[in-house]
Amino acid sequence: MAETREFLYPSKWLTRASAGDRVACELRMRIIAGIIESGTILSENKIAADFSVSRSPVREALKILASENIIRLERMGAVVIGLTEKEIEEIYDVRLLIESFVFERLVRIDTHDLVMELSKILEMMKVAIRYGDADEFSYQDVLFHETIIRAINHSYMLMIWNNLKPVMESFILLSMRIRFKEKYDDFTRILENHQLYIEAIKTKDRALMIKSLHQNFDDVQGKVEYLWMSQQLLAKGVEQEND
Amino acid sequence: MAETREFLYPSKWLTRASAGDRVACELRMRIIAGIIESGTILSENKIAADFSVSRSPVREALKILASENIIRLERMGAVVIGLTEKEIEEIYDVRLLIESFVFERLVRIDTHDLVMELSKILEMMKVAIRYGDADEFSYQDVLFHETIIRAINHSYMLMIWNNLKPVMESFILLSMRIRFKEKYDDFTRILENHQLYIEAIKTKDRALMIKSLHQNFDDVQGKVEYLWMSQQLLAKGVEQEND
DNA sequence: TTAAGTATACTTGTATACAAGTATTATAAC
DNA sequence: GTTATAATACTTGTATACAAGTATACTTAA
Repeated sequence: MAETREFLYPSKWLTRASAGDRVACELRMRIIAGIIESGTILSENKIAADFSVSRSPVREALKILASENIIRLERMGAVVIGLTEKEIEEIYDVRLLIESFVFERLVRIDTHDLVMELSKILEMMKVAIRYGDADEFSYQDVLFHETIIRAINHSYMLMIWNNLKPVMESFILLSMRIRFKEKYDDFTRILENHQLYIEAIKTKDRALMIKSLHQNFDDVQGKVEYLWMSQQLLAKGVEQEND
Repeated sequence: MAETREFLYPSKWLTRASAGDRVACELRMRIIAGIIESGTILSENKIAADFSVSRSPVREALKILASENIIRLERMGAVVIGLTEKEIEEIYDVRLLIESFVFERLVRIDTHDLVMELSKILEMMKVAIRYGDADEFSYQDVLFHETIIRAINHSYMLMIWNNLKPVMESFILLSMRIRFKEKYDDFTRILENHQLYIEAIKTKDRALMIKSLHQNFDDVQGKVEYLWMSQQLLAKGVEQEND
């Protein structure tokens, strides 16, 4: 049987999380992984039954997912939007916009502590790779970019990031899990990109930053295909399970 | 007695709105108007009692306000953040970022319909001024910018806008109400700016767009002082009421 | 008077109940 | 067979109840 798991979202990231958050995280993963196809109409009652919780946390979860633009709350039922190639490109438009803005601020402040912090995270990423831990690697990858954004102390940029983060995280998780199996070599390049990014921040080299930013994103664009692979794999797994 | 109203948020904008939305809109107005001071700790039960609703819609409202960054949900109680000068500048950072991005897309597409739509909204704004309707003017002002953003069909830019919009709207409402009384002349300049903006979109003149964008924002920066006036006025009103 | 423990009055998160509204289906009339 | 009407099985939004946790205040012992 193909590898299938009860829950796609790492359960150890959910300690101290409310039932609403759990439902939101898991639904998000299933939607982005394509297990729940776009166009599907979600019913509060059905989800509540599926997850063995009451409607209260489910309502909360649906509100969260609606604010992330992966479902649309209508008068009756929530319609799944999901992530198409278009949405993924749009997310990277936003990331590029934010991170460019952030860099413009970074060149004007002391980045010593930030560079230290980023180096630490990069080391963590290396360890995660050595131990084949795709989830941990994804976590550190997301944390890397969040740390940069937090450094400029801009609450509304952080707000945008917080809105984008859950979807990003799910997307990265899914694609990294595939790549750890299929394209292990990719990670040397990913690490180099991040090293370059740190270098750009350290030297406040705008050109280098733009270069590494785009390399990072071009690389990530490649991830889209891994999301499709992920969706296909998971779809097969579900089929076999239904036999 | 100074002019005080039971609700700051226009009630006619709340037809068909849920109790949760009503509470969110009103709390938002009170926070931004400074009636509820930053640092205040909000209690679900107390708010529920104040608005004569149950905790369910209040919880919903607090979640919304938290996602807008004007309150912070903590383990016990929600702490009011509010809008300081810093936050207002940050909001305009984001708007500048978004609208610049949007314009870059607009120059590449047919904007005929958009220009028509914007002209219509501008006419509406003029009518609102003639009839001294600050709320209607604010509504059209917000709609003007939303219409521009919607034109490029970018769901994640729209997502950011949707996150920003409620706070913007409240802020504009409060400052326009003051300006309608104190600085009626301002509006000819505001209208000119919007006309310039339309012109920039029509001719796809990047330089003109940047100019009108900045004029608009510089003008809006001036609004900050009107927010303080608004806060002072309302504070006085409350004091007198408490006598 | 101070320190530690205990009671109490809050808090949040979840479950459940219910009213009001909306699609869908079945039934009746033509 | 088609259309209009009524019954039904859903839906959402709100109220309420309760369990579990947390801060505050109050006791009690030193």
